[in-house]
Amino acid sequence: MASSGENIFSAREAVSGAIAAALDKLGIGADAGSIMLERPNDPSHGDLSCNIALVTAKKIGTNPRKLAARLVEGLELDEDFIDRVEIAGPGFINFSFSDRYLTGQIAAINELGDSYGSSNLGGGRKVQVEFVSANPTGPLVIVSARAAAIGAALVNILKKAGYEVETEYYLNDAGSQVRKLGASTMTRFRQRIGEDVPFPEDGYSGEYLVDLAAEIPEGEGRAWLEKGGDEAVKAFGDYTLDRTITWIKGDLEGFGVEFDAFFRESALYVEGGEIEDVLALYRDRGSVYEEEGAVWFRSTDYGDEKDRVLVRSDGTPTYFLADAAYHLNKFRRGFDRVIDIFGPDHHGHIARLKAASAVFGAPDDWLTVLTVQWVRLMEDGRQIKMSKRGGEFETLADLVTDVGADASKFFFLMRKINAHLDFNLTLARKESEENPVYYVQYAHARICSVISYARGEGVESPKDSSCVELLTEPEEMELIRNLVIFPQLIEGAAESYEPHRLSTYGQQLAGSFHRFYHICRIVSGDTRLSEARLLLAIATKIVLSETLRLLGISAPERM
RNA sequence: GCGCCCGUAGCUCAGCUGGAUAGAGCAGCGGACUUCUAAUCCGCAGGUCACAGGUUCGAAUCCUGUCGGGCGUACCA
Repeated sequence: MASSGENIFSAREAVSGAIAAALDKLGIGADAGSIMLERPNDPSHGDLSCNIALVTAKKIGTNPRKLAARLVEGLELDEDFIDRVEIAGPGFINFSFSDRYLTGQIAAINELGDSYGSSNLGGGRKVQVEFVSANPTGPLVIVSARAAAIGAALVNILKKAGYEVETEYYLNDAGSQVRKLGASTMTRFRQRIGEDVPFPEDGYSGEYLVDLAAEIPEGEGRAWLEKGGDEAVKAFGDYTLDRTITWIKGDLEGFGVEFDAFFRESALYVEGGEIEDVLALYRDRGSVYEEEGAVWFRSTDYGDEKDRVLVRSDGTPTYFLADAAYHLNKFRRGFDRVIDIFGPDHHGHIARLKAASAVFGAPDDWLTVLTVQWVRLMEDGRQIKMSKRGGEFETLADLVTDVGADASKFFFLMRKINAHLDFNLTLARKESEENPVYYVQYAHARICSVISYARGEGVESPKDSSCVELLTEPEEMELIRNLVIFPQLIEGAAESYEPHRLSTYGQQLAGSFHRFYHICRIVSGDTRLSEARLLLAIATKIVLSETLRLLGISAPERM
């Protein structure tokens, strides 16, 4: 019987193959891609639905139902897989999996274990996912938490789908924002030692800099001040960066999100670094020109709406130049594909970044930019303003303390990334027990509990899995159907970069398990039936814990 | 002004790349534990998919326009 990953798909492939053959018999040349098999919403419409008759009928001058009838007549299907074929509605051809096929998948899943759902869709291609990348000017805030949850889940999914993935955090440790940060800390330090100095108008006014300045050994701080001017600002800036980067790493660790690499913007500015290279390369390609003393990039040649400045008239490089250089660096590292996850305030960069990449020869689909939309934090019905400069914000660390990493991750991953999100803190705190994440985790804990109970009662997984034929209840079949769609779900989530599909699925799967558990007693006097249900529970545990793992959420054994 | 994203139940959101009668959770109402975890299950109620056209066998989904919200539109980062 089914024992490898391929066999999980074989029913589906068998059906599309049979349809293609039947079309061929009728002399209708249909390209393979036009045969679509969908999973109907309504279970009475079977497990797979084909609309090919609807699509092609007009082309060959007949009506869809007639064409469907002729197609079905010519279908040769393996009855081990499909036991019912029906023409329905305007001309859909609906296929139902046989119970034998479905129950057979339980053994296949148990044999594959954690690798169930893995595929070779990616073919080992190298993908880099860059995310969070918030400026190191303070603790991470909520929108970064959302990006972290999404990025980490996407990475897990891509790996599962056969991509080789590296994660990276881009640290903007150069440029004027860092100067401001240094100046802000310096001012806080001077205020601390009793100097009456005004705080810079565009400085970072958050309390955390006061605290940070308080921790600077006084002698050291005074020594930095004596350097004077830019040197002093730089000394305070370096100190502050060191601390904020440590915070950021700690926050991410507390959230359970790891990065393979932290790439420092300052590394681009070294002698022989990509800043120089990208300018030279663009000059070679004739993509730059000088105007009013500044160096411009002709990004309009590549579809951007206006040209962009690379080097200001005062000779300093722009943020965009650094970004272009950074992407040249990524390109040279040999990634087949690069995914940047941006915050909502950076979506204007997409066109110019694509332009920048095109010049150094990156294919159109090399760079994908995903935009994570804002999170509005609501508390007691009012929106909390979030601004590092304004100083009032909810940090990622606060969120972890308030509602926990698992719950907040699940919350973020329930939504499409490009939709705005209202995070109701009051509700999340007060009703964290109502959070859907517990529903999914509880199903897992329940399974663990019942498995150990079964063992205590002497029910073990049988060597021979033929007992699964005893599974016939609707709740059993519904649960198996949900297990069977898992591999396809992974591929869909990987192709569309939509990790939220897994959280929806997790709820659906947990729901079908809870219903099964409620209706079907697992450990009963009927040993063979108990064994069969135990096998089903184990298969569910595998898929559920894998789903949670991909989402970056723990799968507790007891709750 | 121009560009991108969004508008689905009272609230927060799904809707599998154009399919059949648009689904969950929360909130509301009513039921189910002397038996494997009640953080569970079952039922009821809740909708002009912002609005108007268009494309076609078929539209919440694609196109155009309007309205509403967010973001961007720097020789800031």
